[in-house]
Amino acid sequence: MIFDVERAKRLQERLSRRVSLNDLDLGKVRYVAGLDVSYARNLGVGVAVLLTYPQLDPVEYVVVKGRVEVPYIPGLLAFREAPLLIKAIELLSIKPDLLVVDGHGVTHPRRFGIASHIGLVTDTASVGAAKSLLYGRVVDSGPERLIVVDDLVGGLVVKYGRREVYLSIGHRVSLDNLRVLSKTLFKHHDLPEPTYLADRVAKEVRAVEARR
DNA sequence: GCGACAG
DNA sequence: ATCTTGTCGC
Repeated sequence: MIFDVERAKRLQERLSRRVSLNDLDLGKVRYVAGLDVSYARNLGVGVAVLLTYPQLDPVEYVVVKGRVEVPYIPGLLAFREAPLLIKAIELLSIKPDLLVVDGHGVTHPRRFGIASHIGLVTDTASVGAAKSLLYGRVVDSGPERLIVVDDLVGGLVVKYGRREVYLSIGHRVSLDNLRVLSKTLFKHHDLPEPTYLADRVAKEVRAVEARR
C-alpha cells in the first residue's frame, strides 16, 4: 500500500489548528454515537451506533464494510479507520450531537487523533475513548487523573471496573465537558456505553464475515 | 541509535 | 485490531 507518512503528519499538523476546545452545551445533546472498527483480514467493518442522551438507550446502528489498505501506524490511525466511520455516521437517520470515538483526540503527538479528525471532518462535537495511552503523561490532580500534553490538559483517566479508559477532547468539547461525560457516558460496562455497543456490533459482524 | 507506540 | 486454551473472578 502506498501511503505517504510524512504527508499525513503534515496534514494533521495543519488541521489540528482548527480543533476547537470550546465548551459544548450538554443540555442540548439529544443523541450520541459510538464508533468502532473491527477487521476480518483486509475487510474493515465500521460501525456507528446511535443512542439517546443521557438515557443511553440504543436507537439504531449502521454497518459499513470495505477493504482497508492503509496500515496501522501509531499516530496515524485515522487514515486507516476514519473513512469507514465517516460513511457510517452519514448513513445514520439522525445526526448525532456528539461522537464517542475509539481512540484519542488531542492527546496525540500532533494534537489530532482520530476523535479530533472525525469531529472536524463531520463538523460534530467529539471525544476520544481509548483503552491505553498514546501520548502525553498522566498527572494526579486531587481526585482526578489528567492527561497532559505539553502545556495542555487534553483528557482524563477514568476507571469503572477492570480497565482504565483514557477520555480525551476530540473537537468542540472542553475538559469540563469531559468531566461530566466521564460520569454520564458509563452505564453497564467499564467502557462508555456507546463505545461498548459499537464494539460489540463490529465484532459480531466480523465473526460472521470471518467465515466466508 | 534506542525506546515508545490508539486500533 | 487479530491470533488463541484454559483459567481466574464477579
